[in-house]
Amino acid sequence: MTEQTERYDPKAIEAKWQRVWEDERASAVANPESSGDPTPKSYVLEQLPYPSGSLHMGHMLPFTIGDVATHFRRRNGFRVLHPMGFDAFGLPAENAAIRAGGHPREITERNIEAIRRSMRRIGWWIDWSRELSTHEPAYYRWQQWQFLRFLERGLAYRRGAPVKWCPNDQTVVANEQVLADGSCERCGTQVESRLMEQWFFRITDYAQALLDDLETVDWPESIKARQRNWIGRSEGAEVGFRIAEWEEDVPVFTTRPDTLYGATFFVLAPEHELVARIDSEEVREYVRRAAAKKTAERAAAVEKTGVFTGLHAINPVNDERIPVYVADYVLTDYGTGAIMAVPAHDRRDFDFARAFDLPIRQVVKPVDRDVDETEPYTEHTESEVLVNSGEVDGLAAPEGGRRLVERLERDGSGRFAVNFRLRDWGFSRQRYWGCPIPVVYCDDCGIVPIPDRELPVVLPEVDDYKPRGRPPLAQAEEWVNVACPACGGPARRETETMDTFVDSSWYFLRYCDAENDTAPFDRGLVDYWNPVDLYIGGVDHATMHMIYARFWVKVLNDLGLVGFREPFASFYSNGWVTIGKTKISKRSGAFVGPDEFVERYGADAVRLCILFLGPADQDMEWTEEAADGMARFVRRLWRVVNDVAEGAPHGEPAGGPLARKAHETIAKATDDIGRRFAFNTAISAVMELVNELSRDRTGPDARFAAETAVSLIQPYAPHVAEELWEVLGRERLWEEPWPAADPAMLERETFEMAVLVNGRLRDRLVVPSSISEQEMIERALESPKALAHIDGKTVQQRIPVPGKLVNIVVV
RNA sequence: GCCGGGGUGGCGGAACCGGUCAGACGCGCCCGACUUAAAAUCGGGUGGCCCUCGGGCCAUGAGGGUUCGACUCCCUCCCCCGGCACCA
Repeated sequence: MTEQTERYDPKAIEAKWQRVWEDERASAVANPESSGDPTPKSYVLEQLPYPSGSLHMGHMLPFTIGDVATHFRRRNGFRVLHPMGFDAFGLPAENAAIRAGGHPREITERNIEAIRRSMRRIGWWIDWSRELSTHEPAYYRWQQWQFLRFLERGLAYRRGAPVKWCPNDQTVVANEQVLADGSCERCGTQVESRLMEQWFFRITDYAQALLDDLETVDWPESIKARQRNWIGRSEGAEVGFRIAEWEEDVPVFTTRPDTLYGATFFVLAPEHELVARIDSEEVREYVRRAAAKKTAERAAAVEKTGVFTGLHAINPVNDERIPVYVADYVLTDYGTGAIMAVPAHDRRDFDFARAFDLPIRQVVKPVDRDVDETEPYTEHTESEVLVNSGEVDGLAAPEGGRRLVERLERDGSGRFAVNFRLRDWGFSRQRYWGCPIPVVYCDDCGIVPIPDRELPVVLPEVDDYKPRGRPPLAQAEEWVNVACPACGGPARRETETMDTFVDSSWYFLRYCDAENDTAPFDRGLVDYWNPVDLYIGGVDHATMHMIYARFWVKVLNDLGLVGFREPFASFYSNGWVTIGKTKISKRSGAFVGPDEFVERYGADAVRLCILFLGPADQDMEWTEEAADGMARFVRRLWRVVNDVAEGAPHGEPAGGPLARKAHETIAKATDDIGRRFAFNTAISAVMELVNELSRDRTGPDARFAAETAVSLIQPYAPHVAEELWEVLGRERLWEEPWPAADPAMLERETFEMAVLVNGRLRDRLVVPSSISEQEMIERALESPKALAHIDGKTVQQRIPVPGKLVNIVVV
């Protein structure tokens, strides 16, 4: 390091370039001028951040990954959309307002301010001109508009449904406000299940499409698996059992129609609509007790409980009368809420039968042996045959099942059926801080949509955000009482608001046309940018948000509003960064976040560090040692490049080992970023190059190697890269195309050939790349070190691997 | 129970299609240089065991197998993390 070289000052450098880029509006991306624009596009997006207090370490990884991808794609000639916005509605701000006073809007907007400032300070390449926040009327106006389209199609509807009710707060609480033990997040009271009118989106209509189209997206298998789990498709049959005493059919869903002859009793869920009509004090008492139980308690129950109803059901395959029970091991919201019980072949039915001393009739057995009848036998393959099953006796179980359903279809008492675990999306919240649902209730007309021209229905001011048995919006009397848009008579506005998952189901569309005030977006623009080419975020949103958004887009596609059916063509699931417990907590007390690290190490070092910690799709721990190490690398890079700038000659590189190394590094880094998303190894490749460069700072290839290192590190550390680019006498690195490796420079005239004897390395020889396989073997057999291990033995095989090795097999 | 992902030095992790001593890069640690000293920086070392200093042997959760060759493929088992779950 020479005396003239300035000390590396990240703060000054980062501020300098951030100003330059801002002045030039460098990170803004224009929509294409015409549809014929040949520039390829790429849409890079991280999941919409929720503006809690300030930026935290959890944000660092996804946004930095997205940022590297943005720079990389940009410099590879893509028109890259990389926007930002905020998931501004939601409970935390509302709860903070209740707790500490203030308006949720003020709290939220203050947080957004702080986060935006932190994001700018880190230097993420974001098109801020498209910024949105979901709480702005300009945004939610179009959400209300879309809701009305759903409503017209019957895809949004209202019905009674069980909800979580907190008896202390006198309010419905969101599922996410209920802790694992069934208590209210805020007051600790056990929540109850209540039947209330709720708004739903008919997502179950799309269950099959949501499942099928997973095949068309490039997502990690684990995420797809979670969605498949969540959707929970199962094939079977729906079979009607007649209640003998009432002459009324009750359908059940079963995946095992082959066991129909084994049904020895019938069970209704306590919430089944039939149960309420049974005139029995014993049954009523059981239903009351079941309702009082927490869901978790019901699921965890070891002993089966239930009560006989006095009714009997008739099995349609054999007209057998079987007793009907009510038992809470049957769930009300799966299948039909009623089951045929086959204790011989179902663990739960078996347990119930044992407890209530009910008959157990085996109908399925392995072809070649008898089974232990003290346990339920649940196999169901071609090597199981049916017994005690009338006309299907002796058939393979699946085949027999098919025959039985076919017969029931002819009789009209059953059919093949597919059942899903997925349920309709209940999206109404009895809370204040959310998007108003644009309908009114009219005594004469019922539910009436607010006309499009009157949108947005703006969230009114209220004095008290705390729900007191009715949604907070109900307090805004003047706002609530309106004339019915249909008949002009008195009507009341909907006082519930939308789940914030609605807000995040279409924000990526709005970015494409963020200023539009005549429509949610222009179809041409959304069709240009979408689907998102790289969506980045955490696994925690793998089911809820990522299913809802997929559903939303499918509906919009059916409505002709967008021309695609999947929002996220590829998804990268980032790991979570935790902060190590070593020295950090000791030194700096309670909260340590990105701001503090940026202050201490500079944004570039923090960005590099976060990606160098390990593979970006794994969890990792931020430690002070790691950050120190990365700060050291950046300083080293700074020194070495400055030395090169002063001491190395200009002009064409000489093509020596350093130039070769530079080309190899280009190839490696390009592949690592572009194809593998292995950011950690791309950085280590550049480190290797810098290590070599530091040993030869003034040679003929040094300048080329330095330029290469700086150019390759730019997506990670854009500020110092830009400054060093200037030090090297060049300008505007951010506009520089991504370097390309010269294939000729990747080829070597010689290579180091390994000589293995029985698979063990014995020698290494430098041989010409053009060497033939025969020559490779000859050279290997000349190696004294190899011969020492061959001596006295018989050579059995000689295996040459071109460009790599020769393996001599001896015995 | 079903489904998904993992197990490599003191630590984070490399090794991409089965092919050159497995352990890149970094952290930590050790030795040395510079310094009155420290920091910073620079150079060297760093899986284990043995060694006549040439090298040899062992080693990627455990055990088998396929192969000329296995961290990589197959089988069995153990352990860890995550999702779904009285889902009929």
